[in-house]
Amino acid sequence: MKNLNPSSAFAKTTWKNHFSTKSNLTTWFNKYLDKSNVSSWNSIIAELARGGDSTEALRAFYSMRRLSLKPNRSTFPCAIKACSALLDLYSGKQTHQQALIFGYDTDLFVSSALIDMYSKCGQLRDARILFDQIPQPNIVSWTSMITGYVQNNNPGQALLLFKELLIQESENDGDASNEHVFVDSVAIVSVISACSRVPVKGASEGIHGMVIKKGFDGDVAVENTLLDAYAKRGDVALSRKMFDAIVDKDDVSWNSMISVYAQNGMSNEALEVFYEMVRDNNVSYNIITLSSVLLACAHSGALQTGKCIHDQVIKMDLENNVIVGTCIIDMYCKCGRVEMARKAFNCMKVKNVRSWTALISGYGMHGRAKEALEVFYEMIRNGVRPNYITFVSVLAACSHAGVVQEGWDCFKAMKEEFKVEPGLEHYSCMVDLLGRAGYLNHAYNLIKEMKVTPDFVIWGSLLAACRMHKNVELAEISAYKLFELDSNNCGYYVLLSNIYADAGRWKDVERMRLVIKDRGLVKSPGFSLVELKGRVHIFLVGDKEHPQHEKIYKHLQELNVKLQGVGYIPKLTSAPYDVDDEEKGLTLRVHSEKLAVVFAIMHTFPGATIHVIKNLRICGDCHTFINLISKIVDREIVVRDSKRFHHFKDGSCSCGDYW
DNA sequence: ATAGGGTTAG
Repeated sequence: MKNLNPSSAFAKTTWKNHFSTKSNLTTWFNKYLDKSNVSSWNSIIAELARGGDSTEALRAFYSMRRLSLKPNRSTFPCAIKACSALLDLYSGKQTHQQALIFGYDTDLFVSSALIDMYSKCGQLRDARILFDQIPQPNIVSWTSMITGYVQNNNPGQALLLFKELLIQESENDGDASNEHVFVDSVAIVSVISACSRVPVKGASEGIHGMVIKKGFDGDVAVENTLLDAYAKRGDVALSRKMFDAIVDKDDVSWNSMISVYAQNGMSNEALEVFYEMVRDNNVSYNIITLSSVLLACAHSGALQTGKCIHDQVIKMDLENNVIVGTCIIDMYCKCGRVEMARKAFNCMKVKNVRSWTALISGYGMHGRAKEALEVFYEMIRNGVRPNYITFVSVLAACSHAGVVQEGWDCFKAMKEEFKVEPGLEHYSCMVDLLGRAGYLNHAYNLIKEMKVTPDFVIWGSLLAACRMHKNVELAEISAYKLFELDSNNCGYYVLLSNIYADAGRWKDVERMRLVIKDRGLVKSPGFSLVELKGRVHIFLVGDKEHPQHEKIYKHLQELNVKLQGVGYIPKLTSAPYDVDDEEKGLTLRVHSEKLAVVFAIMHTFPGATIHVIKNLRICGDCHTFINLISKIVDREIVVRDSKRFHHFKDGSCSCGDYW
């Protein structure tokens, strides 16, 4: 990736991202147009609905009705569309009623709009009843219904309906008269989207074949959907290939590619495409782009870039959008700045359950259970109903801080008061909370009570807790479950081996070592990230690839000497047994977080806070090392590991050594 | 003057 200064990348293009301020058409109308003219009202309603101001469109429709003007066949589709956009089922039903009264409910335009409205509002059955009542549905009717199934998580049914459509089409005999339906590019887009959501191998390839056969492969929306479909199947490389092949890329193409990278954790690639998009003179980025970029920043801990995006959101006057606002909260939390997140949260005019949840989750990952719970209670007092994910965040907060009683109370309240059925994530939080606090049998009993089959996360939490509390018996039970569930994961064998070692059972240690060796299992390599001047640097365990690695090791050595002066003893490994032992040889494989921290010390001003992201959990030795470093170099060091944040300051860590 | 599709958050 090019070494771009994100703020300068923006400076050039700010001007072209002006969002047209919504002129208040109703005011304009009140002044200049003839209120008794239905056509004038129709234009107004259509213009507002198309411009995305559905509230105003609906208001205009109601004003028109108050004047006792008769709406016609052009009025209803727009009014219904506005209800659909607002997910306003109540107004939708009322408008449907009016359409019935005026005899327009069988109109193809009106019925398509109604099918769309009912399915967007989650009333798929009503949508289907309407569809079945249409004597001769056209391609728009079919597509509305197919899309309804896709958007209500029933892609299988969508594909079945598409098959019916194809049969219908094949009976046309090539006669292109009005009564005949032909699959068009809009229908194809909907069907590709269905294919990408259905768990059938080769579904996307199948539809891609049809796209080419029917000649839709030059349509940019079709291409964009295929790009997304391949990414959903997990083939990001193919997705990129599709992207590169689009000649007439539009903003959605760019947004899709950025989103694909962001959602697959490829943050640098996401930013690279974004900067390229910024430089492209034919497209402009929008709120969707910025949301995806913020996600990439959150993922890689790119705080400086994230702040630039936040500035950009403000400049573009988009900070009142609830989605981008939630992205900003999440970005600050995941970049270690939970206070900034709180500030952004407080400024939000519109908050929804996901905004609240983002903040709760943020406090939780920083080990601040008290604040997480306070926000949770405040949310309930505000009448916002917590959902499945909210409770995952609340329970995770409790587990990170070891807050057993409140955690248990919330778990109970979730089931009994809020009627949220506990899922795998909730159980893994509870097992972790109870297990680490020493209530191993309670944790085990909870697992046995589960209605869903416990997964590797749950058994893994129990196994880790068993190590902490030296319970070999329960450790063996958990480990053997894990070997069944995920037999190639080296970590479980290492953990069990360490538990045996703690108990002095050396024969068992040797047995585990042999299993690892015989199966050729390897640990997933650790890596850490540090952002410097808008660029994210990656460090691998024992890194010799980074251009500055020699300087970094030299500086690390100097720091080690200083630390040894205050009593630090570098450990070869923090565990009694480590698979790396055999490959250790002459040089120690330095963990990536040490390299990242040293690199950051070398390249930032004295006193500046250091942020590091690590893909695995931080080990005991690195924890001690960074703790002491924070005192010696007088720096605040923030480390996000795979589980949570550690804020090191003046020789102590926010986790209280409980992690 | 009217209907259906592709990209965004916890």
